[in-house]
Amino acid sequence: MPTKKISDLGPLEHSLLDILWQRKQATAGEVLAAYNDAADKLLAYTTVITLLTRMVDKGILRVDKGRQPFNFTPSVTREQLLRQRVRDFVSTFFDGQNVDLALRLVEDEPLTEEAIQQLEAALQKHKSGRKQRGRKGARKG
Amino acid sequence: MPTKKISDLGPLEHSLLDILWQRKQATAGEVLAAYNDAADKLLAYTTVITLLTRMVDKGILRVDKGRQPFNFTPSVTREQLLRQRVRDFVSTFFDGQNVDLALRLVEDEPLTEEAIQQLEAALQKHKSGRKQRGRKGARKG
DNA sequence: GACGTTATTCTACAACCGTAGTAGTATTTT
DNA sequence: AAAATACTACTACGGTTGTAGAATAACGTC
Repeated sequence: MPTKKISDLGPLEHSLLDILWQRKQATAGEVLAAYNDAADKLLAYTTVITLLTRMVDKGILRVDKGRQPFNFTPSVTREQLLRQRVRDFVSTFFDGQNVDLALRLVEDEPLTEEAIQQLEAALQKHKSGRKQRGRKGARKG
Repeated sequence: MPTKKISDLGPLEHSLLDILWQRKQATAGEVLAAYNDAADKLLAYTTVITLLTRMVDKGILRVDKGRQPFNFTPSVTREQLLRQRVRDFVSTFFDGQNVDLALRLVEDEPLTEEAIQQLEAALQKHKSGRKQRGRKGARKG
């Protein structure tokens, strides 16, 4: 049985999971290769196995021992975990207020034209959605 | 000397820091009281002292040993740390793209009318800022 | 200035994470 | 089937964080 919250991962665990998401499934060797290929810090084969196995224990990965080398697959989608992570983050640092983080992100750095448009579109969609649903109390005053 | 990155805190450490930010400075006893007051899990006095002392070692807190009980103050503003945290988060989970997180936040949950307006205002400000800076001849002398 | 109270320091420990070696098991090659 | 190779399981260890007890030091009071 899984022991902990799905979003409870160390940074390295997360990196490996990322690799697994990218290729849907992989062996320890493949994960190692992918990791070492991109990172400056090289890991040992056994390190990867240890990490992978721990993640299986946590319920984050599934392992197919049908034949060797074993095959690992994420048992959680990137989307699920990301959602959880964002929720946790906002909850921890912004008292659960999505807006506060969003505002900060928007205000903080320069955005590309495209980014602005995307955000405006998203807001627009919100407004129309609200109008639809919100008929009864839509007016104040 | 500080040993680590300022944003490197465990969740409990963060909670205590939060209390310190709220009241600018406090003794261990005050921090303990504030914490136990709000949380379901009660801490021991010595636990708080340990945490506080560690944070001093990390350079996150400063301690005034002028008289007992000692007085602790954050040596980092909430703003500084929050900024760092957000940067790290976006960097880890959104490849450094602020927009991607912002978009997700906006699309995700229902927003209040007010929130939408705030976001729109922020975007608006961006656009005018861009126009200013982007005008030909808008160089400074 | 001895006593009780309050605060601090030191020490400890378990869980978790990054890290990896060693030993044993399976697979492939000859 | 023996040898070489590849893979896995087990074990270990240092650092960090949450947790706190024991020992010690400081302080106020009588």
